[in-house]
Amino acid sequence: MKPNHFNIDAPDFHLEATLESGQVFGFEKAPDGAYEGSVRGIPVRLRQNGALHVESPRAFPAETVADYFDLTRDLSGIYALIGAEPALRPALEKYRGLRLIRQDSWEALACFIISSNNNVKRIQGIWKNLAARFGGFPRPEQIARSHERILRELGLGYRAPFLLSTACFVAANPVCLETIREAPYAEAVRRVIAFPGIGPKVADCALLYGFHKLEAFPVDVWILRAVRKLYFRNRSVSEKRVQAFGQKKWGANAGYVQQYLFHAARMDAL
DNA sequence: GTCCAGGGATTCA
DNA sequence: TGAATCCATGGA
Repeated sequence: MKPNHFNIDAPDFHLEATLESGQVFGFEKAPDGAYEGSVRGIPVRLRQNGALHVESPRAFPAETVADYFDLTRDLSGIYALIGAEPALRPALEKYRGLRLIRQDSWEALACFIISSNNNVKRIQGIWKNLAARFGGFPRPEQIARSHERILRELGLGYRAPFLLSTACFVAANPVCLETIREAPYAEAVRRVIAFPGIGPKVADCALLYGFHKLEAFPVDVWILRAVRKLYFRNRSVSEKRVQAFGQKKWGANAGYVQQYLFHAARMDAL
């Protein structure tokens, strides 16, 4: 993994927090500390020591990586938003530079169908099984040509038919991903939620990570607990109310605040 | 053995 | 609309 290697200047970037905050599942930390995975289908090895160091067996432009990690976005407004909350300042100090990745739309859609009632470790395992079986994370056509039994063998459990049905639809209607990307948030939610195995939470994850709709505010068990603790005196609150709360409070950047909240909650930093 | 995990679909009031 | 239940799987 070395023919092509280069550095990217990334002063306001936290590679570890970005890759370990549960937004992407195809990266693995090597014994030497480098993260191994793929960016837009290209195998990479990433390391951060000052600059972001990239290794790959293939030659490709540095802009691909910069775009993937959304490195040109100015985060100062988001930092102000998070810093305005005293309870969130520790999270900001620890994880400043955590960025939302511009993932492949299909991969995000598929991964978060797999994520339901599951944990990050297992989702990573299933991602690995799929990539090993199909030679890289499978495109919708590859899954459509596959079979529910295969997906179950790879560990998807009851989610296997959900992913299969969604893959069949996307393979038959490839334009639907573009339509979702171009639609405003509310309409995009309606379209994504129509797929089997996708409810409000998975829809928000897919739209946030795969379609870069930053107003999405996914509410999973961690976010539910954190928001209840910080803003509802630990009272019992529904996911629906917490979702509405987050979107109203943090508006167009709710998804970014959510990412810091989620990572800090899981790292026990709240 | 029980509980939990980046929930959703179904059923029933 | 809203609460209860089931769903595969593996780690704690």
